[in-house]
Amino acid sequence: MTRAQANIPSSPLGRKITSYMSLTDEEKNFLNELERNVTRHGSRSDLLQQGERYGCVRVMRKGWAIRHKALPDGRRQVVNFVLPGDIIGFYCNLFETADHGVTTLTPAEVANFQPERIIELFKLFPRLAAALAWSGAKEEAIIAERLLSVGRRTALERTAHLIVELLRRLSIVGLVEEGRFTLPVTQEILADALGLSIVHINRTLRRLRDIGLIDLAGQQITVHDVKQLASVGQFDELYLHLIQAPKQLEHALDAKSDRKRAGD
Amino acid sequence: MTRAQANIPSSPLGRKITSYMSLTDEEKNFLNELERNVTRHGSRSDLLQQGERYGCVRVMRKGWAIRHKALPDGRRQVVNFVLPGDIIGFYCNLFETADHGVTTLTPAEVANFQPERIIELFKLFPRLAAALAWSGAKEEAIIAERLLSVGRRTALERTAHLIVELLRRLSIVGLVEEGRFTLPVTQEILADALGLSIVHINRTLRRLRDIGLIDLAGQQITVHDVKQLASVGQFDELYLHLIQAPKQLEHALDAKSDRKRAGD
DNA sequence: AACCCCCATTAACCTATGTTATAGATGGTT
DNA sequence: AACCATCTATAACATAGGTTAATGGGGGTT
Repeated sequence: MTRAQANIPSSPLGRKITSYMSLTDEEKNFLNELERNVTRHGSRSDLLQQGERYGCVRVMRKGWAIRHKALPDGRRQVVNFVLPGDIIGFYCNLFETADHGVTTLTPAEVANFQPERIIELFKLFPRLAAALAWSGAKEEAIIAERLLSVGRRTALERTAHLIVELLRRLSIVGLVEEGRFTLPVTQEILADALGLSIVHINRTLRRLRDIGLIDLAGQQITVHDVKQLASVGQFDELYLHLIQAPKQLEHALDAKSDRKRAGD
Repeated sequence: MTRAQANIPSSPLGRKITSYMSLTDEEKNFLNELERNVTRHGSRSDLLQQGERYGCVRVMRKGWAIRHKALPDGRRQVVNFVLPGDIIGFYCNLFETADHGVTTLTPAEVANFQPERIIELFKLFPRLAAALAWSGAKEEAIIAERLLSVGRRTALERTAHLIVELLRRLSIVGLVEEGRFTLPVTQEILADALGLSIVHINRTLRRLRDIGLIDLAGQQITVHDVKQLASVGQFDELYLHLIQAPKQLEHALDAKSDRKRAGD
C-alpha cells in the first residue's frame, strides 16, 4: 500500500522545494521518478571518495553525511553537512573527478540517478532545474559562511553558529521539535568542521552547556534560547533570509516559463 | 577602429570559456552583446554591498576585486578574489539580498547586464549556460579549498597555496609571464583572505622570501619554483584537474544540444 | 620640502588553541 | 560478564599565531 501520494511530497527534497515554491503534478512526478532508485548504506560508508570518478547524482533521503576534504597527511576539513533533502554531485557532469569525499554519519537512505537526468531536467522542467540550482547556490553561501566562521570567529562563536545553522536547516525538513534535534556527530567531526582540535571542541561545548545555552544528552541536543545562541554565534539575519525562500524565485521562474511558452 | 573581432574573443570571459570549449559564432555574439555595457570604477569602490539588493550581473573585464563577508564588529573574511573573466552575481535572480560585498582592489572595467539575460541565456544557449554554471561550480570548489586552508593548513602552507591558486587562475586568462604577476593586494587583504593577522602574514611572506620561493617587489610577485611552492602549500593535483578543462564538459553539452534538437 | 597618509616591517609580549596523556563512559560482541 | 573499540572528559603543558607598539619608506598634495 505504498502508492505515490500525488500532492504531499513524501521525500525531504520535495518538502524542501515546496517550502518555497509550488510544483505542478508533472514536476512532482518527475521528482518522484528521479528518487525511485533508493539504496541503503551503513553508518560511516563512503558515498563518494576524494579523487574518484563521480558515479550517480544522489539525493539524501534519510540520515546524515559529511562532505569533506583531506590533506595527504590526514588532516581533514568537513566542508559541509549533508542533510535529508540535500543533493550530492549536482554538477558532477562537469567534473572529471571529485575533489572531496562524502561519508555517511548514520545509516542512510539515498536515491540515485544518472547524471544525464540532470540535463533532461534542465530541458524539460526549467523551473525545477532553477530550484535545484538555487539549492546549489545556497550551499555555496553556507560554505562561504563557514569560511567566515573558521577564519574570523572564535571557537565559541563558531560552535554556536554551527548549531544554529543546523537547527535552521533541519527545521525546513521537519527534523526539529521544540529546539531539540538529533546530532549524529562525534566531537572529532565537529572539530573537523570548525577547524578546531577535539579537545578544544570539548571545552567549548562544555562552556556552552555551562552558560546554559544548550543541553547535550547523547546525540540529542536541545537549544534553550535560539536567539541568544544566534547572537553568540553572530548568526546573521541576511544569511537567514538567504536560507528562507526569496519571493524572487517564483518570479524569475515564471518569467522563464513565460518566455519559453511565448518563444516556442 | 574598435570593431568586434568575431573569432578571437577579446574579453577575458570569452578567453576563459574558449580555453575549454569552442564557441559558435552565435554564442560569441551573444557573449559580446552581454558584455557591451561597460562601466569603469576606481580602486576600492564597492560593486556590491553586503545586505543590499543585487543590481545587475557583472563580468570583471579588467582589474581585481574581492568578495568579502564582515562581522558586525568589523572582522572580515575575504571569501574569494574576483579576477578578469569572473562573474559577479550569476545567481542573483535567486536571492533577495547579497550576503557578501564585492570591492575593487584596482581601477576596474566591468560589464553589466540585467539578470533576466541569464534566463534568456539558459533558454537560447544552453551550452553557454552550462559553461557558466561550470564556472560557478568551480568557484564553489575554490571556496571549499580555501576553507580547507583556513581550517587545516598552517600559515605558511595557506599562503603558499593561495599564491599557487592565483598563479593558476591568472595563467588561464593570460596574466602571468614567466612566473611573474601583479598582486594588487595589501597585506591586510591577504590576512583577511587567509584568516591571519597582518603581522603574521608579514612574517610568513618574509619566510617564503627567505626560503627563496618567491620574490616580492612592490606589487610584482615572482614565483621561482612553482612545483616546490605547490608542494609547500599541498596544492592538490585533483584540484588542478578541476581548474583545468574536463573532457566531460564538451560531451555533456553536446548531449544536451543533441537532445534539444531531437526533441523539439 | 614639509606634511600626511597608508602601508610594510620588526620586536616584545600575550593568549587562544593545540598536544599529549590518562581515566572513565558507553555500547556492541562473544 | 568479560572484552574491546569508540567516544567523552579533563588536566598539564606547549606553541602558532595574535596584539600592541614603534619605526621607516613611498607616493601624493600643498
